[in-house]
Amino acid sequence: MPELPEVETIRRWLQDGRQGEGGILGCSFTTVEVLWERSLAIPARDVFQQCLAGQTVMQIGRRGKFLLLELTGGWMLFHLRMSGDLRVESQLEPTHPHDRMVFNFSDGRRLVFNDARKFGRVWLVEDPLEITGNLGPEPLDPAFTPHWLYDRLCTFNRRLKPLLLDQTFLAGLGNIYTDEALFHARLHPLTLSSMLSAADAYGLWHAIRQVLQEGIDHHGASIDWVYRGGDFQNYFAVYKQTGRPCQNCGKAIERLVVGQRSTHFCPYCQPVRKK
DNA sequence: ACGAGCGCCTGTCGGC
DNA sequence: TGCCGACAGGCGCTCG
Repeated sequence: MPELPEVETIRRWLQDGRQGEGGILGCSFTTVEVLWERSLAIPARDVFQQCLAGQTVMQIGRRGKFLLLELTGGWMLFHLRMSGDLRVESQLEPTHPHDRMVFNFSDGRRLVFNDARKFGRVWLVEDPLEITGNLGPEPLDPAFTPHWLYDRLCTFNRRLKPLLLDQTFLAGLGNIYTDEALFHARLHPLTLSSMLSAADAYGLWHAIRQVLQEGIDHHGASIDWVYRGGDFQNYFAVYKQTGRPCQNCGKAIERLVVGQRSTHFCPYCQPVRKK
């Protein structure tokens, strides 16, 4: 579900807090409840609960769509997948439907992992690279350059949409931001990566960073019942805009299915590139 | 190398 | 009203 901007938004409020509520830096775990067994990837439940007790949250990071909590001895990783969410609240609050894990803190608050569709996962590991080691670069990192992108696009002969969704190619893009980035770069989602010119690659590089930064600036997108306060959904150019006029040319936005994913684009502004 | 299909899950929405 | 299929922000797996 959440893509890079949504995960980054959650990371920031876990770190800094929001609406007068403090973040969770420096908080120590007392007990942990695992309400849905399969939400826990590794280790086994009893080891997980024993290891976490007494540990303190030192740093909160993000790698692609993974949320990383650095603890006194180890790392806890969250992947929210389609419907996962995290909230911080008093232990006196009533629990919600679909709460899958509850992490109680010694200060009377708790961190709750809620996940209706049960696709999300939690890991407790010594080294986060065990889980995130095969991810591609961070799109907002200086190491992600137009030259790197052009080089890698030429290496493959894949359709742009599935390639950009491939987390080992680039970490953090999901269905929404991929469609938005391709629109702003004026590239058709079915264009083969090896067909792009250096100028195309530069435009794509810029569009990817722009849509992700705008998403973060808007605190992510809130869709359907997964509401986190972000409002980037009001600024979608193509995602879920099928039939509505393109903001550039006025022609109707179209939808097609690529790699079993809903894909939205302007057929006029995003022609397939041929060499 | 690459892509299609499927499994994992629950909830919502539109059509009949 | 009730049922039923399509669809949903993701990803790992097998198979061809």
